[in-house]
Amino acid sequence: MTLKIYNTLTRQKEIFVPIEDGRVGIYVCGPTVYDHPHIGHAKSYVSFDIVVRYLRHLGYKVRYVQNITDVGHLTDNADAGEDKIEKRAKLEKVEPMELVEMYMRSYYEDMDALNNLRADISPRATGHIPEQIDLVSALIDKGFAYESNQSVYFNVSKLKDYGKLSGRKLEEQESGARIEINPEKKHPADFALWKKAGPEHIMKWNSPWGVGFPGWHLECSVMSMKYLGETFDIHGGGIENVFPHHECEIAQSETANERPFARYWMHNNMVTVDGQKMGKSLGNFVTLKDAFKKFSPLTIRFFVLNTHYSSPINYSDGALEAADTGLERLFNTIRSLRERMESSSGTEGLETWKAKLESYKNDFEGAMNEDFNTAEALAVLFNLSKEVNSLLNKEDVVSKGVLTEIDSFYRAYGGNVLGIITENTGQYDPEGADTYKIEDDLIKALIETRNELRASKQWELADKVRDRLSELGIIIEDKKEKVAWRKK
RNA sequence: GGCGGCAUGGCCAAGUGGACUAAGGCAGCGGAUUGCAAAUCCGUUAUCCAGGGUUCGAAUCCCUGUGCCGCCUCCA
Repeated sequence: MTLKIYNTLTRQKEIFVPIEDGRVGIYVCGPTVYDHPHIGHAKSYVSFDIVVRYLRHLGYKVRYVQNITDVGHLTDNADAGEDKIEKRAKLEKVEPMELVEMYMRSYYEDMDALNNLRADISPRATGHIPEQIDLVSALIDKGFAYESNQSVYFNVSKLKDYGKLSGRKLEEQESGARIEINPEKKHPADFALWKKAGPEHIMKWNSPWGVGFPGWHLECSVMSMKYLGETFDIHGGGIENVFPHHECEIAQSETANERPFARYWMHNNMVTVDGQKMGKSLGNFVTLKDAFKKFSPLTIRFFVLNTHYSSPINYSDGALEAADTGLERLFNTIRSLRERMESSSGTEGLETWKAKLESYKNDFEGAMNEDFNTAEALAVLFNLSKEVNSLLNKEDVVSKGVLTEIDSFYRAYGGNVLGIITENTGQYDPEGADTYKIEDDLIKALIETRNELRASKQWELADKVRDRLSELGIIIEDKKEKVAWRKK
């Protein structure tokens, strides 16, 4: 079985072959940290987290680079807007770097909650100004960039294959261009490499062309090449960045190096909210911090994984509630499994189950190998759970060996690869069991009382205890061997 | 105007030429289990937007139509 990846560059699914055997370099466009992350970030970064996790599962040594954009990303228009960071910093009356620090922390907080692994390198644009200046100089030297009024632009007319990623042709762009013609440019599609900074600018640096700041596209070229090499394996990002951002990255990098840039381009699709596109300018974006108030981060992760990364998803309370119930079902199995493990022993039936799990593994990996089909991979987990639940329902003794083997499977595939099952899955309070010690004892006391009522067939009173606990979010389950309880 | 994508059961969503007599989840219905529940299990609910074509064979390829959506301005 081999991994296949849909490559935007070639518009087809290709067998993945890394440049260096056993190693993978991947660069994913990170956030511009001028606001709290929203559910669009969740889809994007969960998707690429899965890519990294699965590549590691396959045994690759992965170097995952995801940048933090902290300068150069303009509002409105790639050449004429305000710097997003500066604009927001002025609004909040803080230093730009203070703002960056604040939202960067917010970003990591939410990504950690979603159980996304941290990137191996998280380079910041402001930390790579000299490298960016060098790249601009190199492009000027090669005759593909020109200085104009202390700004520098890339001359797209000189590049014959400009547009190869997005499938656009320069001639077609001219008629429909909505950008106002910038008189500094030779061609309307030329993009800024370096921008002259006026006196009002806070973030600015000296350069051979005067005081200025880097163009947005520049940082990704520079930082990916610095940490992954001039040609590297995978470049990922949101589909809305195919043009112009990624197209420009390719133009800059390949012109400077005279060799291919990223080999596989992966693009995740967008999130809509109640059927409408979610955009910062539309003001309908849902921050993760708000979403987390209603739904657990793992529910959101599960919701994202239920659809292929290249398909759009629609965020709505109803959809998230459905996802929540579905995930709970999976968790119920893990809970039952782990409870049963505590009281079991022996290794009877282990060989049979090893064979079964081998088959599930093949199904799971088969799904993931087809361009990271997480929806199908999840279906495999649900199928397994059905079989496990049946096993646990039978009165027969199930050996510890079998239960442990199944648990290992969930840890490996539901845990390490998909990141939805954790060490604590199935526990009544994953956050901190000891802080609920008294509550725990009180519940146990109530359950004991209720058991006595049941023994004397006082059903009404027994049910009342159960109903009251249910109202408080404690679910009682009368099982054959014992009475179990959990937090809803 | 240019480029690209999507249309699968009540909802969400895999599948993109032959083991599809179409995964999986949510919701519903019937049953098992239970003192009643909960949890779980079993059964049940589709011929794949419409029309035409290619093929021995199509949800899957081609054409036409309809309807959505994205990009071409910042956005993950």
